[in-house]
Amino acid sequence: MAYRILIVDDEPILTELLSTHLQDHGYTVSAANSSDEALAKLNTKPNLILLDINMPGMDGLELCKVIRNHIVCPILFLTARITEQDKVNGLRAGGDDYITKPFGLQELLARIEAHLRRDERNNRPPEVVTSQGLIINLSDRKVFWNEQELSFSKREFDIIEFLSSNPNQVFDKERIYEAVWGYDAEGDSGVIKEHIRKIRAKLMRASGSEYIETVWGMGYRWKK
Amino acid sequence: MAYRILIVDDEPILTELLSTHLQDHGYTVSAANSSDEALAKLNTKPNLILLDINMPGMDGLELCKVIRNHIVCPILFLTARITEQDKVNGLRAGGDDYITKPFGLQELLARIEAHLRRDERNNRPPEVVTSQGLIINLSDRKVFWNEQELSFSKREFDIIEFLSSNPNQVFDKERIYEAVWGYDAEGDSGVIKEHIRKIRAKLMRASGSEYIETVWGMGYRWKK
DNA sequence: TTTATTCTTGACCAAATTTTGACTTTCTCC
DNA sequence: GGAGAAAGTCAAAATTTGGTCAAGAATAAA
Repeated sequence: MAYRILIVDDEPILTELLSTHLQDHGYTVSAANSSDEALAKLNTKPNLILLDINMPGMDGLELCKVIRNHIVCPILFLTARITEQDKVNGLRAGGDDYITKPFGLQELLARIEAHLRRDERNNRPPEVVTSQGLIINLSDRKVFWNEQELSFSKREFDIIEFLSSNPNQVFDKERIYEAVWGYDAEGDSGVIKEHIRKIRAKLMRASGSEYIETVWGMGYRWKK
Repeated sequence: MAYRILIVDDEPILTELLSTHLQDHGYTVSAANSSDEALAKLNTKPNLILLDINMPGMDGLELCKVIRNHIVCPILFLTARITEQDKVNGLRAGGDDYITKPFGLQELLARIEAHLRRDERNNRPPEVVTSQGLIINLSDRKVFWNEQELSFSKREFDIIEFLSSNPNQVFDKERIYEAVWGYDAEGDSGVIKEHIRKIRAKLMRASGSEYIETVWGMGYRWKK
């Protein structure tokens, strides 16, 4: 899974340069040349943000505070300033690290990696599950097959989410019902059959392959 | 290994009755007639807890939340209440199932068994039994002979699972039937013969060797 | 409200599995 | 060796299960 990095700097040349460099190293990058643009691009749910402090209008410190109200991820400041006071300000604002310009690309990569790794350790299940060209974004509940978004209803996505988060494991219908519908699976588990059918049809039409396998007498399994 | 069950109810008559009943069915039972007593008895590390909701002092729901901070095991509520709200409350509190009083002992046993079984299945690490080139993946329920996957039906796999998990031990047909079909399952043990035959045929065709040995007059044994 | 979408149900069919019963073979003990 | 019990074989019947479809509820959207 490619990590998403958001770069915010008012120097288009710099963002351009960094973007390609980071992309070369496997990251998915979005760039913003102003605070407003940055806020607009928060919906890409970056895993890490590189933030310039010196910017016209709302500066990096302010922006950092605002961002913190929206999402949780490492924020690294890019800055020419190096005073102690700056560091304090930055960390108070919610930043995680400082990188002073000019910086080496090696160092930048190393720091990014370190922060992502730590972030990963600390936390939550992956928000994106991928399998065979299919991308399932659990946090915004979207499914993609090569740029093309596939639309699933709530229940359908719930089932996909449950199964794909536990790949290769077999779950019987009762178990799926319980996991998706919430509690006390008194309901008819025949519903599952129908939803599975719909899901399969949509996935098959788009991708041409089966993702859900039937294990006779046992249930269904998400093939990974 | 006998499963340990903790019963919590403020009616001594009920706990007494349930205790002996469950003990008759092979469980190790501790009983508590108050929440405090229940907490004290958590150190017996029960595999499952039966919890009355209506109790003086800390009630079952409260107790449930507290217990959840200590140990992980299925918690089944025994209750006279049956409203939807109660269910929601109970499940929010961390309960796994509801059994409304008055309940049949058969139902109780069945539910206990189901929960223990599921708990067992979920909590065990991917377990793999191998013998002579054969790989039996219990969690994926798959069997391989040199890269080649052999397909078995549910019952067939259940039998393989039971026998191969207890290699070199002889089990008579009754015993196998009980293990695979369920506790009070009643039926002709002639079925076993047929399933064993099918299993043997599949294993033999793929691997060319016998894994299940007949011990005349005694039963079958998985050769390891 | 009307309208559209999603969710659920029940019926039906087809496929796979499970079980049964009749029959044969094998083993044990006299 | 032969009787009787136990195990093996086979095919057919019975049952379960999963896939499909259409239509009725329920829910959300307009």
